[in-house]
Amino acid sequence: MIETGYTPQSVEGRWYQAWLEAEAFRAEDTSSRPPFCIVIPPPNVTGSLHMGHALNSTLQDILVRWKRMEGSNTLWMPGTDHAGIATQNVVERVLAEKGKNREELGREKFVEEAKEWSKRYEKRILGQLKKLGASCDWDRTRFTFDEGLSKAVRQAFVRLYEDHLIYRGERLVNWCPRCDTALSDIEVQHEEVDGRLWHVRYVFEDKPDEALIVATTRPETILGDTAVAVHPEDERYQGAIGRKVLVPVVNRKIPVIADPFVSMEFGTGALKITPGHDFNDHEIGVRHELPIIKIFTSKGQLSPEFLVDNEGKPLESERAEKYLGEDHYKVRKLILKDLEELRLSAGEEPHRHSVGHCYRCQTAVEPFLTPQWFVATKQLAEPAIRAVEEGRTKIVPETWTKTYFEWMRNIKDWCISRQIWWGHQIPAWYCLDCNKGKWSRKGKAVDAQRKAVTETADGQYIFFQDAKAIVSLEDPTECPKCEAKNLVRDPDVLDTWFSSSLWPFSTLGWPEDTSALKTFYPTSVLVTAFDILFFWVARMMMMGLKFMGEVPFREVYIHALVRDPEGQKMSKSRGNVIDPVEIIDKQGADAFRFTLSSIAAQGRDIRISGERIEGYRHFCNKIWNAARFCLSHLGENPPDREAALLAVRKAKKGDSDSPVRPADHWILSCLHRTTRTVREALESYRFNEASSVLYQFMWHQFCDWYLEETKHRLADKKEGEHVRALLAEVLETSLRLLHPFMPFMTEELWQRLPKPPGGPSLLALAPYPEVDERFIDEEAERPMGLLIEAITGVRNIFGEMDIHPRKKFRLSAQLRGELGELGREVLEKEKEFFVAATNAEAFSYLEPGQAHPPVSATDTTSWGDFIVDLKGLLDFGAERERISKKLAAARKDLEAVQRRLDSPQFEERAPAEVVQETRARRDTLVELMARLEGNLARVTEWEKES
RNA sequence: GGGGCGUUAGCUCAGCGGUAGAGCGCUGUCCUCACACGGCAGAUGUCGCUGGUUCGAUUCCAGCACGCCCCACCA
Repeated sequence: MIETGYTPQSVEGRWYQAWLEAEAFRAEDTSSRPPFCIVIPPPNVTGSLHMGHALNSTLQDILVRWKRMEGSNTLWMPGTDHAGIATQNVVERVLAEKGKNREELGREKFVEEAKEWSKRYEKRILGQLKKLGASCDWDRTRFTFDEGLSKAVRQAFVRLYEDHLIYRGERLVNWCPRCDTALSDIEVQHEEVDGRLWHVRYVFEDKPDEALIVATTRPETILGDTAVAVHPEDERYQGAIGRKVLVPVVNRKIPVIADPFVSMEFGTGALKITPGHDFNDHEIGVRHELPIIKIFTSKGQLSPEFLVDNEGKPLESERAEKYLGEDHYKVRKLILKDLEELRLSAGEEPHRHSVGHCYRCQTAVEPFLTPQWFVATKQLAEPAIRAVEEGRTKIVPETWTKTYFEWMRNIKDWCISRQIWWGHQIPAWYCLDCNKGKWSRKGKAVDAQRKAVTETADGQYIFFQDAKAIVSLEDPTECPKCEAKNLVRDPDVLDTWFSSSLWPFSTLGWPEDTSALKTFYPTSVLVTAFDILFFWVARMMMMGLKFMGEVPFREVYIHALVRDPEGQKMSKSRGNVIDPVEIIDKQGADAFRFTLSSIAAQGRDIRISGERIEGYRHFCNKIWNAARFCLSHLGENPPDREAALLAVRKAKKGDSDSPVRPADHWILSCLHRTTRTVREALESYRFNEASSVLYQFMWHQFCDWYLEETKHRLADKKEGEHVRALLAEVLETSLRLLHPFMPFMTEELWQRLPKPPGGPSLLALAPYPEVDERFIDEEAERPMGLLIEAITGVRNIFGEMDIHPRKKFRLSAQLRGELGELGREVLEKEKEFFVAATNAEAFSYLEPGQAHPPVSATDTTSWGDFIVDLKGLLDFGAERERISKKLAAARKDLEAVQRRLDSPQFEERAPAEVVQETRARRDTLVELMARLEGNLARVTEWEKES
């Protein structure tokens, strides 16, 4: 026997295994069925399933399960991302716990260690997706760092290089001193912080008692200044331009230059120029051919190289020497103190400004001058822009297209090299022989002495931008130019997002020309949150078009970010993390999925609360119990649903022999209307609407009314079979409708239904319900509507007057008009239900004009009066209040309607239909009010008489 | 500086030119044989403000206020 309450724990485990065994999620590489394909946004291997994954995966799974039931050759391609910096950080932390670090482990061993980790954690995150019900084709699972995908990366890199779309150059890039690597521009998160603006005196070389006052937020960079700039039209500084000032502490002689970039309004109007450590300064430096002095090491410590003058000759400064090797925050402190002592500080003020932080470790990033690899994006972006303009890829909701265009049209070259170990090592080699005598860079002074390939103290090589790289598909064994075997591979690895950008085709077998590619590329839709629109979506567009000549996906559905109930980002430090795995264990995957679907429509972020999930757990229980009710009546043999449906369609008015009742027409109309809405909603990614109509239908139409209506019919010999068939029809169809949203419970219940032989063995493989328009019929729904109106009205009398619902009473109906005639038919056909639902002891009709039984309560509906005779036990005051309330509501409505009708141009300009409706409504309200007033008067009269 | 989003019932949010909706919460009542994870009934909104378009605006347009986000990054 089926349990009285739904316990997800005892159901969910079973079915996932059954689906796997039946290979229900398998997609065919070649098939005559229409393809449908989604590639999963690969979660980071090190990650644990969080709310974002849960939402993202649920939405994908709903689409995929729906399409699979529709009969498409459906592929949901799973996999994980090796997540370069993030994983390296985690693995390093683990090593640190064991008292080790990556340097002592060495590159090869470290990478092996990280691979181990990835393997272990991949299982965890994929296992969690399975718990959620994700119906991926697991046999195809890929990893951005697996052999095949590494091949794709290599191919892509080489081809882009050969097409001059990848180049190497020494640029000022964003650098994370903690991760010790370059970052791309979008990996830097800018945040406003409260800082200070220090004013510092730069004395003139020729007149030490005069000084330029410069404002800076980063006094430590003073050590790298190679000029001071003022605006060319700034009257205050006309005499200064061309003269020299001394950099405080180190006394480097630097020129005062004029550049229009400088704002005369900000600070003192004099800007110190540190071309080695600031993006704007760097540009000015290039414009004026200033020397570039790097004062920090890659780890943010003061480097010994900074003690040079503008000609590159060594400088001496005792004060500055003591900063050597110090972290730049420490240097700031020290230099501020020294400025004070040297009487070179000229005040400070609070200053709010934005500072870039590493998106992986939140450390403040530094602009850092290093040789790096870049993708030239302008050319790649162009077709990606066009594809969206032309609608070859559609972004939903559309508002994001603007953001996409905005970014794509202003795209900057993409720094793809990272100075870490975990990732695809760049396939570039340098011939030590060829590059031996070569000098690097045109640069001035400081840099002029540098070799193109420089060996560092610890035996590593630095390859500057003039070093000639050998880039090839196969690892070269000798230099193609000089045939020397003295080759060294570039130590850098590629940005993780480089491999992710190939995901939609690399996972399908590219660069091989596979049948999977032919079948599934372009994929159908990409489902993702907006936070990786630039990181991932935009880049997949560029790479897909470049290598496949076609967009990677026809549609992009962008959903919101998940927040906690207070709208805060969920984070461990805030302690507000709702763990999806915990929810699944406690509330069940189905309730959780339904919750996510129901809130999916919200704008930029969605909040999730425990109460909401609990509400949908109750919904699961409701369905469970409705099914329990049906099952208890259904027995072993499948009823003849086709016959019952035919009977409903063929039912004729006045055929008293027919088992068909108004409720049957009504529920089938509702069912098919719901089906239609769900399908339309899914087509346009309106998940919340689909959930909402399913909820309304199951609970408030099927359970509240139809199940109740069938109760008295099931025992009937003549009707029982018909009703059972319809219950089976509606329940089974509902389960299929609901399956993509709550796969586990629906499968469990579906399996328990008596099934005709020869059908699918799993609900997951059953067809999705079709809309049969013949059943959607407002006319056929109306009779049940009248009945519901009457029942609710009568119940209202009891509810409002605080009469115990078990109180015996006689009920009579006084019908009127055309609707009354229709209503009378319904009442006749649904008499037992009407009586049971209102709890009346006896029911009879009053002829028109016949007096109401004295001292009774009346509910006036659109089609007649329903009179509750409590044999005089009426609370006059309560009844008057009840009627007055309705009267007031009707009056308010009437006023609004009348106002509209009174406005002079309404009849002239409004559509005839609207005018007619409005008039009809006025008439109805007028009549209703008259009757209510009549009821009121009657009560008053009775009160007087009593 | 540029761009975007939001402002609707106590809370969280749907709706978006023609009678204001849901869930949760709340009030009353009922352990009626599927479900108390339930039934029944009920209360609650100048749909942020000001103008405009329209016969009609919560819905479209403009401005304003408040809140939020993204991008650019004047030291």
